Amino acid sequence: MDKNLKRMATMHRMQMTGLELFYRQGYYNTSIDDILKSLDLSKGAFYYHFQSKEEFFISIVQNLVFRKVYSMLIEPVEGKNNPLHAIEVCLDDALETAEHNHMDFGFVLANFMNEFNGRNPEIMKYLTDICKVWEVNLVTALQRGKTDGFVERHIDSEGVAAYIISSYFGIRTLMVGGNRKMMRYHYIQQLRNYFRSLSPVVIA
Amino acid sequence: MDKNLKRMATMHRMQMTGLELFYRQGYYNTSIDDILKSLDLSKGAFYYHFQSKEEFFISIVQNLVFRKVYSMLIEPVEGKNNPLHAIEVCLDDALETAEHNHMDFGFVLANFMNEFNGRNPEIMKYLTDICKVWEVNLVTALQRGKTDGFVERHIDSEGVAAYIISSYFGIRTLMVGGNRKMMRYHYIQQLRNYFRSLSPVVIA
DNA sequence: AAAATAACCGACCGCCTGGTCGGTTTAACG
DNA sequence: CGTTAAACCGACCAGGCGGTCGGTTATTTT
Repeated sequence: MDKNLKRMATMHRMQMTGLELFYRQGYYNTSIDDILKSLDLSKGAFYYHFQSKEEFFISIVQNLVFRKVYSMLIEPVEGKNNPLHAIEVCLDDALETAEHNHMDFGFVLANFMNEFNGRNPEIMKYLTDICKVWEVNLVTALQRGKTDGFVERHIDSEGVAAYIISSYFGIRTLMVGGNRKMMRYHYIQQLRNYFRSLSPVVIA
Repeated sequence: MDKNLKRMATMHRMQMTGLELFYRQGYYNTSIDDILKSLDLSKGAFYYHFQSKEEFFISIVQNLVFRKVYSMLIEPVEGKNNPLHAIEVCLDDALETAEHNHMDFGFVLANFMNEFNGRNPEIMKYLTDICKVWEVNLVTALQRGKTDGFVERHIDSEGVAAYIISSYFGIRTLMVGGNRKMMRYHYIQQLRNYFRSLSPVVIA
């Protein structure tokens, strides 16, 4: 029983460090030895717990990336009244983590999608699936926003959701090579601009 | 004299094939032998013309990527009257190439920025520089649009430019794993939505 | 205490990588 | 022609890669 705990602990440690290095250096550019070195573990330990580098990565995507995307980008929007406002706050929070150069998991996702695109269809599927979950939840929130009077009725929710995700993925790519704080400010400002065009016109 | 021509031709051939493969498989995941194999050339030929893999890549960025970004994303906006409309048409054209799965160079740029971020500062600089040229030209176009009455005067041109580039980078990341044609349509539709919020209010 | 098994070690393998270098082919020129 | 240099060849190298495996240590179980 205690063994099972140790097993879980070690695997989790490996996955955390693995994600950190895969994120920073890329999957193909990070060797298993890199990960093991910063953990003071050996090849034997790795292949005792995981079948291959690929299976290891997939376990990271499902256990860490998916959960984090869900808790950071999906859940915070789910319950709220005004979806546009909730989305704005949520993305601003995510960009705050990004501003301090920590992993924000939306970017982790976008990064990996770029790396595996056309190179590993299986892994790609896991990533696009997460993306789709996010998209579907945005669409749901937007639709509910329509019935609640927070969102203009004739807008195309799928299009808006795709555009929101796009702009977020993109700003994260841009942020890496510039003034992060200013870019975050710019982004939220323009997102608000955009959202204004989706709000019902207030009849004075 | 003829020698010089041959030299240029071979180097260009290498650069074209190199870009194609780096784009499809990633820089770190593409070996020099990969490139040489599809060119029927040898290691000797490669290292006769280029000093290293890195220098080779930089020459590709400067000679091919930069020029193409300029001719496809910057020039088409430069001369036009209505900048918002010109940008829309330009990005739609770029997404058309993307829809048919060809290289659109905005995406090439975003892709490489993701791959080299935090891994190779020197290469990163070349890439962010291209990005900045694009951004500056967008800002210029937007400012001119203000004086010409096509763009609302109090908008933040820098913010808008960043947001446009962001959304474009992002949609290209999303396009790889979905219905390309529909995503292009969605994107342009929402871009137009966004641009409406930047246009001067028409007094009926 | 002994047996069993989970957890881990690290030398080793075959393969591929970026890069080198002595040699060969090709083509311009006197 | 012959000379000369540019263009190209391909065997080779050291190092790193993902992955294997026979062995050792730590922890339960009996």
